[in-house]
Amino acid sequence: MVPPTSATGRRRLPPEQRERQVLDAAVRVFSRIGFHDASMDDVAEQAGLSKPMVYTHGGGSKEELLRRCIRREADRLLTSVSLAAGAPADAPGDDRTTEDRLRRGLRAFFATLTTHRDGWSVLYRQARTGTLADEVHDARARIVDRVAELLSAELTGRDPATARALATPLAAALVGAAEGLADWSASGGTEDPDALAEMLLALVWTGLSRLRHH
Amino acid sequence: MVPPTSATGRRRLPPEQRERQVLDAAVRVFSRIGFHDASMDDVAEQAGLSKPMVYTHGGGSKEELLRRCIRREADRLLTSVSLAAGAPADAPGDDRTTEDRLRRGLRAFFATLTTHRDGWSVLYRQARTGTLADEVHDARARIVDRVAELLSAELTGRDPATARALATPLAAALVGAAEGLADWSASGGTEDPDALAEMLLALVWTGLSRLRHH
Amino acid sequence: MVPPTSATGRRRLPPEQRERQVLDAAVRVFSRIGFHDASMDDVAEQAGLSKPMVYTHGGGSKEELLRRCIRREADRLLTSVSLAAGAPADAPGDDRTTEDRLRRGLRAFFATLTTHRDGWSVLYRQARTGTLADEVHDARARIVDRVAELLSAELTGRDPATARALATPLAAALVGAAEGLADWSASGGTEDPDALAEMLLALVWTGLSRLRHH
Amino acid sequence: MVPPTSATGRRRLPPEQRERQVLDAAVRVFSRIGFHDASMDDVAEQAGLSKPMVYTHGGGSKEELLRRCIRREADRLLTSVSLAAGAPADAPGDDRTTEDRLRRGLRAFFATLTTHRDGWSVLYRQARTGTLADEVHDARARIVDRVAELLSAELTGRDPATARALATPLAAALVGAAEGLADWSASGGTEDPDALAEMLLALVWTGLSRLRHH
DNA sequence: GATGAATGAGTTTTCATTCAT
DNA sequence: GATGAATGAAAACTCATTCAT
Repeated sequence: MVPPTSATGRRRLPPEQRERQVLDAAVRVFSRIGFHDASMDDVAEQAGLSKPMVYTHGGGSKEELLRRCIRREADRLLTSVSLAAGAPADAPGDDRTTEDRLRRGLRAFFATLTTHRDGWSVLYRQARTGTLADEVHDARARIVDRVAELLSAELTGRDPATARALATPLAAALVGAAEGLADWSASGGTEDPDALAEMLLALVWTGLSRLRHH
Repeated sequence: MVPPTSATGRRRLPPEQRERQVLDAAVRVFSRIGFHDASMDDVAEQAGLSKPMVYTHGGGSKEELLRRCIRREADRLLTSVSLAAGAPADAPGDDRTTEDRLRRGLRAFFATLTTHRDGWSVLYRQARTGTLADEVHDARARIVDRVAELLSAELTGRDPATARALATPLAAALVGAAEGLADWSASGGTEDPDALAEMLLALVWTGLSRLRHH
Repeated sequence: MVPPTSATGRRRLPPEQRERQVLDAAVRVFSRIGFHDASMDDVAEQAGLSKPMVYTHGGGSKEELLRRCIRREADRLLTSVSLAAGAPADAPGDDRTTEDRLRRGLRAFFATLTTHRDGWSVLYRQARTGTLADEVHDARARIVDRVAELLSAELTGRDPATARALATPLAAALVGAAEGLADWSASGGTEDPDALAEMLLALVWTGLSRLRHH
Repeated sequence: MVPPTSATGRRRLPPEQRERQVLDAAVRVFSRIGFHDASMDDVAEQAGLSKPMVYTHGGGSKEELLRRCIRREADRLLTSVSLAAGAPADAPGDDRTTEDRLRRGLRAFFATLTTHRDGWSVLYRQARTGTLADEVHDARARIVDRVAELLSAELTGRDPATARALATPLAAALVGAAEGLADWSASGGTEDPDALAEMLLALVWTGLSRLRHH
């Protein structure tokens, strides 16, 4: 019943699978060799496909291929964090504390980084100059924004406008700190997402709480 | 005494000045156009030199040139932070608190970023994958180490080994947070180094203090 | 009796119609985009067929497809001119003068060019170097030969061998002149075939007549 | 005294010679293989140079290279014909008849074609579709214009405006006829420029003269 | 018979790097 | 020591052509 080609994994796949195949290979190659140093041949070889397939299913150009990689990985990370932290607006029955939300969000963050190290590398370690800088910048900004939203909830002692204005740099610092920890984790530190999350919380939570009351 | 070329400002400079001239141009060009998109012609033109001169005084290859740029800028940053924070070992007469040292260090960090934006860009925004990943990684590690040293002094409630083991990820997080803030600063946030330093201290200082006593 | 595909207008046409469909599309596309710049996809799209169909009914290769285009268009032109000029051998009851034959031939020539501009373009404006040069050369030679035959009849004052030897370059010149006029016509000159024919006759007829008697 | 490399003909030539070297090779290759079928490697090999040299001295792209070829060859042909036919305006002491001017012009035309067959091929046999169509068209238009100018002088029986309006298509036809003859010449006919010129004059001169008086 | 999907082979173009002067 | 001129090597991208369905 299964077509005989399923064995080789080559011919006649539905487009979505092909695109995924191509993006997976691209993320991996770009992460390992670096976007500029990697050639489309490298990507094709990693995907087990011919170069034209990479072009057909990868957006038509190397740059567009990277763009799609960045978007996919950023979406993955953002979705993971958002789901774990809970709905942005405090739903009626949702009585979790901000600390708890933050904890869960950070755990998801570190868990995703650990699971998809290549994707993270594409997001954070590629050249942030040139045409693609904006793409990376936007992807990171979306994450920072989501975190800022979370932090705003904690800064209730202040008026909303001030809270938000303060939340953004704090979120930027927090995300940066998470990245720094992730780097340390990748260089030999623990890979346990929970431990990493606790470490970061221990560092910043008191400070955040204090900022509530000015 | 003055070399005869002072008239044109060009010919027959001592090698060190030549190297500086080349590195300055390279940092600028790499920062603006990006390492991979920039050509050696671009560097030569920016330096006002011929290409062979760039090769002679820039290390002999494009990659080595970038390596030297990274090292110089990392040194600049590390030196600046170190000087501001004070001697690593508590000198007898030095009774400044750790908080004060950290504050001064952070101010120097943000001040240097602001003053030498191109250098910072070369350090943090260039490809951190590929052949040069190690170089960047090492440069950042040196900074993280220096900060860890600083933090160790605060974790006096613990035995030295534990203190140091704890200090490294905290330092990684702290440096990451500083980078995140710097990004935010570059994207429209305040550029005042003191304000940035205070913001970061407010976020982490209480947490750090608490970690002292377990 | 009507093939069942008349409903869609597509499927299951007799091979000849398919070939015509393919050649029509090819002539159009090659003429507009140029043989080399046009892709087989372009031809297939213009024909409303899939690419394999173009290969099946178009001769199996792009080059052969062009060859067939050239042949068909050359035949069309030659047939049109021949029919208008009359039977090559002076048929008994045919007492039209050579001038009249030439006039009718030229009118047919210009009329065909105007009506089938794409075909003419394929014949005269495509690369006349490379592998296909011979094909174009042959196609033109056939036309020149037919004209030479016509002119021979006028050079009756000379012995047949001389007449024919003289007729060929004259025919070549005449055909070239017609092409030159056609170019002018296409670039803004009149498109009236009769006017173009008269213009050309006015230019060359006296000369041709004179050549009759040495 | 002569630099030792003059023996190989390779290194350190002045730019003009290099450009000529490149154009010569390009004209030859484009003429023989055809513009589209020829690769830049072919041109480089023919020139005995590396490909980058072809790009440096050939305008930076294949298309620009062809453009320059076309321009050079068109200039060569136009200059040759113009010089032979004499100054366009009848200079006071210039009492040559129009027929004489035309004869000399045609001789020069055929002589140049014969001498620079490759250049002629590039001018007349390359694809006249695509981006380069205009370039070829313009080159030919300049020649047709020059001939029209010549013919205008003969149509003195008519008012100047009419004369010029009539002269252009006649010139187009005449140039076309010359090209047709040249084709015939290249396919086995005589290569004697004088003979070719006389043949063409015999064909058209009476007609031209008659057009003078309506 | 008809086609969507797949690829091998090639082309233009760009640089990092090095001589000959 | 300094440079203009030269090149080897590679990389993105395209397309005629053919299977597997």
